[in-house]
Amino acid sequence: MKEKDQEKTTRERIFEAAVMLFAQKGYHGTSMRDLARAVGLKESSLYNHFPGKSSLLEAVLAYQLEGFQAASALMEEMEETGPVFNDPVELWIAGAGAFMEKLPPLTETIGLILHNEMFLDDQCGRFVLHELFRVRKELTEKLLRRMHAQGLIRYCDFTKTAAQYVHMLHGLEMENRLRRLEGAGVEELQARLMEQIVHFIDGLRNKEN
Amino acid sequence: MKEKDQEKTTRERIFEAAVMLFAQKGYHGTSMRDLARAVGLKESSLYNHFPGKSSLLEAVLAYQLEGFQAASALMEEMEETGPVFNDPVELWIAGAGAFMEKLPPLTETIGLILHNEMFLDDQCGRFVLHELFRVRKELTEKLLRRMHAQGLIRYCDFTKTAAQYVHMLHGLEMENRLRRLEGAGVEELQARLMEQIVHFIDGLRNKEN
DNA sequence: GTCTATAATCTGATAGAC
DNA sequence: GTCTATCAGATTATAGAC
Repeated sequence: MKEKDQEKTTRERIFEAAVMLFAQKGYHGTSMRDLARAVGLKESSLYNHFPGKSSLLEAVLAYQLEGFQAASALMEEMEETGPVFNDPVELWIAGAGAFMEKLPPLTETIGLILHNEMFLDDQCGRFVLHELFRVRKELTEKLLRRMHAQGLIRYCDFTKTAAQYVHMLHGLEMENRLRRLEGAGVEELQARLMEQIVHFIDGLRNKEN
Repeated sequence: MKEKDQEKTTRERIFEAAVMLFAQKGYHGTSMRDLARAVGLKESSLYNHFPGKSSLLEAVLAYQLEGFQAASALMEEMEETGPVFNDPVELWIAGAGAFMEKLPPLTETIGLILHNEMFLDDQCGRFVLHELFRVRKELTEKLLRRMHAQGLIRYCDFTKTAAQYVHMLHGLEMENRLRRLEGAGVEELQARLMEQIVHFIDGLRNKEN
């Protein structure tokens, strides 16, 4: 159903332009006039596709939620059929990479919008707290427990260690986004991300191996 | 010079109200009208104390910068005269607590403003990147090295471990701020913060002790 | 320093022709 | 669905009386 539909609908073009503008100038800093100019339409035409400005933000949130849930579902599916690792770092890197590849294209940009809006918009705040903290910590803890059961990592407080990992990832993501705005290269930032993840998992390695 | 000056100046009242409003509704979401109403003045009177809205944000940044630098200076001073610890966790908790106590009263609220604005305002972005990431990582790394030299913690990659700690702290702070907006108690969040810090430092402990 | 009055612009949103 | 025209209200900021 995506083969013959090469061109984007007007609604999609408006949505994508809104995502870019919200990420760049903030939700409050973006006017319907800005958006109309970016899409190449008149302001009034936007209202044929979205009932108002706030509905655009809701659509952005819905997109992100769907993306995360679809990626998570694919991960669970793959978990049973995927390869078996006997090294914790290799396992982790492969899993994290697979998950990120499954996320929709606008996910990273919308992540920036959520960061900007999480303390100003209730819905954004709840989304970040639930999807980006609670759910991720639970998944991480489950994975750590399984790795320990397989003898890949040593024993530790898995709940606190999972929290530590998720918090570190958020802090690192924050710094990398700031560095990107200051002109840092994407591959350099990706390398830093990997380095820190490896350092974390490596610290949990079972020394008896 | 602070004894006889009990009452706040109008400029200070405007500044503090701006801090509260910027943190609550965002910089773009706060109008000079909102601010005037909060202070109990007419809009035009605000311009007798600040030349414009943007200068208020600049004043907020200056306040935060001065607060951090003053607290850092006091810490360095205390470092030589302070008590000696033979437990890494005790040392760390005492140091972190002492630093936080030295920060000015509005620091935490301004931290929220910076979080909201760091990707929208260049100056805010540079402030966070430098003061809250680079400087903190350097200080943390220095402290880790000293603790290792004293035999309190085991050897590790101090640069990466310092980065891991600072990133974790930022992620945890983010989650705690969200939880506070959702109604969580301050003492509960403070306990969670301490728990995670202790878990981190405890993991670095020298096992031979 | 504070006020009233006002300027000039921008805001999200609607009505109605085509 | 897109356009022109328009609205009512909000926005930052200034001028000038007191």
